[in-house]
Amino acid sequence: MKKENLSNTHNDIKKLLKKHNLKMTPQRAAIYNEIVGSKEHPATVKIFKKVREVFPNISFDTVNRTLSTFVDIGLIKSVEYSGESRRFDPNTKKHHHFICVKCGRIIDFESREFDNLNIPEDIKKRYEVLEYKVTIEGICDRCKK
Amino acid sequence: MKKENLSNTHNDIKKLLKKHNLKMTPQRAAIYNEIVGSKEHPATVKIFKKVREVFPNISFDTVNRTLSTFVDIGLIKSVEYSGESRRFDPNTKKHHHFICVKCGRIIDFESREFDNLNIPEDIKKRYEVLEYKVTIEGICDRCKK
DNA sequence: CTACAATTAGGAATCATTCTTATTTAAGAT
DNA sequence: ATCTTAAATAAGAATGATTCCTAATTGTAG
Ligand SMILES: [Mn+2]
Ligand SMILES: [Mn+2]
Ligand SMILES: [Zn+2]
Ligand SMILES: [Zn+2]
Repeated sequence: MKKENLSNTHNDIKKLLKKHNLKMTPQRAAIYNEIVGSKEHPATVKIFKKVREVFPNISFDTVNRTLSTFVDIGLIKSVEYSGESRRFDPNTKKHHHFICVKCGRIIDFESREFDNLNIPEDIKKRYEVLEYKVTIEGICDRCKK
Repeated sequence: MKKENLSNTHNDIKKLLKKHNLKMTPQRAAIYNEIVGSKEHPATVKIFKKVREVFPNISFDTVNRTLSTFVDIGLIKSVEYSGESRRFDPNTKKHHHFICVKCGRIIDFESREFDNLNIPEDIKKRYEVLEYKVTIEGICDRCKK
């Protein structure tokens, strides 16, 4: 196994940070490592607890602020769902969400159709469209019992 | 002008409350009157301030709890957008939202196409779908300067 | 009118997020 | 390797939204 394989993600994030005049720090690396593989769209507190296992002194603020920074530079995304804490998504490719109204689980799904909707003309004319997504609400398999 | 016209909304909400074994109260009527015509998807605090002009002693808790009750019985809807306070929508007909990422304005729009999307088969198979909507993010006319 | 259960006001508590400040650190320059 | 300096961090306070608690009030059935 080559050395590069072990430091790939580290170099990737470092490059992106540099592009935005931000420094690479061990805290940022640890936070990135924690979220990059996750599929559950974790909230800050969840990431905080995990990172604490490696960095016993890291503060909640640092984790939360770092996640906001990552969103700002496009490394991750923030998932919209009101009434709860912010949740984060390492998957920045276009995709859509099924949200369980019982347990709050957020599940990714893909759809060619949904990826290519025709934004209404009057919306495109009046506003600047950045992105769009389809959100399905319902009850997940686990909660259906 | 007939008497029924003046008490129509009052009777409507009373009927719906009764169906859910809830009592009609002056506070609930005032809160309903405040949100029913609004197009701005107001947050609790906005509704609270308005209702206070009529009911100087009403508590924030009552307004907030009542709005939750209204959502529960389907009188209004809660609008999803994380990182901010809950916002409410008196429009329960199927429609979609444009959200301005700069000022947080939430704007309704209609689309026959968006109202009739084909939910992916594997989603329908695995989960119980209750509803779905398209959310467009972008920059509104005001914020474009 | 009376009794009972639901609803409310007010304040405390909780939870997420942001701010403040002193200290530490990353990274470019020597 | 050391110095320099702006950026980043830890810790705790502050803020904001929401929920909880409890005693008092109110709506409605009988
Ligand atoms: Mn996702
Ligand atoms: Mn709406
Ligand atoms: Zn579920
Ligand atoms: Zn705007």
